[in-house]
Amino acid sequence: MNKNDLRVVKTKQNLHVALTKLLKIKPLSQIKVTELCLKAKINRGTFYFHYQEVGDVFKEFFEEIMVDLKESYDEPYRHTDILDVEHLDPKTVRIFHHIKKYEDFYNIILSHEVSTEYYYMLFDEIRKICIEDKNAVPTGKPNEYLYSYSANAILGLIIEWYRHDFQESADEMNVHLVNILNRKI
Amino acid sequence: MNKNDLRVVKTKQNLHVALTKLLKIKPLSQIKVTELCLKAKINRGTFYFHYQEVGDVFKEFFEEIMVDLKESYDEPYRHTDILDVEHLDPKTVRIFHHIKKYEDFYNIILSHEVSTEYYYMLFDEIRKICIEDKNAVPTGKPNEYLYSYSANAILGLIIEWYRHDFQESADEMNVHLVNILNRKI
DNA sequence: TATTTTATTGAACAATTGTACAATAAAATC
DNA sequence: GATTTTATTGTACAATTGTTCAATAAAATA
Repeated sequence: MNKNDLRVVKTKQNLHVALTKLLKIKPLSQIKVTELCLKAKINRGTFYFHYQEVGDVFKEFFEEIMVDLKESYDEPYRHTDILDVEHLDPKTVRIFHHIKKYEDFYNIILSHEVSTEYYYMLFDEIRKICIEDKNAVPTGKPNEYLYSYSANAILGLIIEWYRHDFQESADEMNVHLVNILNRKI
Repeated sequence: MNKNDLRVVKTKQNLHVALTKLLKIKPLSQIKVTELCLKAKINRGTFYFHYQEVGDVFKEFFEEIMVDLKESYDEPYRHTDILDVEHLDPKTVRIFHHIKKYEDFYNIILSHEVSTEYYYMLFDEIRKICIEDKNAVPTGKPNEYLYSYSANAILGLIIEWYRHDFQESADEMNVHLVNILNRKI
């Protein structure tokens, strides 16, 4: 199976478009393989040639979003006008803007009925950022546990945000984070 | 449907026993309804009268474990011999002993192929503990975000522990937590 | 352009799912 | 113990899943 073969590219593209359309109507867990293939106008056999379940197509999407998250940390940051970032590397707090940008996707990823796989993908990505961005994490000699602690703590904020239907702005979320980090534990 | 009806009790008991047996052979995601009913010697129709999917039976299990977690916080704590708990309420760190006790279950809950539902059940339970146990959380006026931050941070440690195949002892995990909490962020 | 490679198709298949319902058996209630 | 209630069973059914395979069509390569 050659990923660059035009036929493969077309098939995947069709599935991506079809899935996006279906996700606007119904939750991921309710989308059947048959249904997706019908909408994408590809054969069910072709689907099983590339994937195992509908979630795998969604996972491909999410991998692209994870690339965006990663890449967004290489650009200069332009949201420093509101925050007191004295004790905080601005890079850290860009996560919330990214989440807001892909709000629709994170509503799926954080919903109850999906596999934990997506959560772990997000966790690993944020964890990597914590490792690279030393200021995102308490000082002192770091270890595996500290990184997982810090990364998942931020994810805790995101879960709470999700439960508030992402009503707060990304900048307000930054304020929450700064407030928490400025306490002495 | 009367939960106390002996027939119901028997049916559920049979399903519980059957699921426990099957979980020793294969992951939760691979256990079919048909298979479970065959093992439990109950009719498939009966299954669908009580549940929607195999995961629902597992969820019943997990609810019992959540009760144990909750209850364990009402008993006196007996593991204070190793730790310096000067800056830490001993209650907080009892979570790791509970996890170790039900290691087999948490291996399932934290695995990649299951629904996030179980993760959220655990999150909510630890979050409640954080609310009740003020010392588990940084000082200052608390809010929803702080509790979610703290609860999920502890879950971050548990995820890391899970990825280490729970090799560390519960007391060693307590040391990790104390080390992290004693830093100034 | 001709040839080779291979992704896609369509069709068939058994297995599983999810639902429905009347008949039955087991428990609760009197 | 007799009656009522209802959980369970067996059966049937359509829909979906997951797999297989030869035929085909589309792309890559020479």
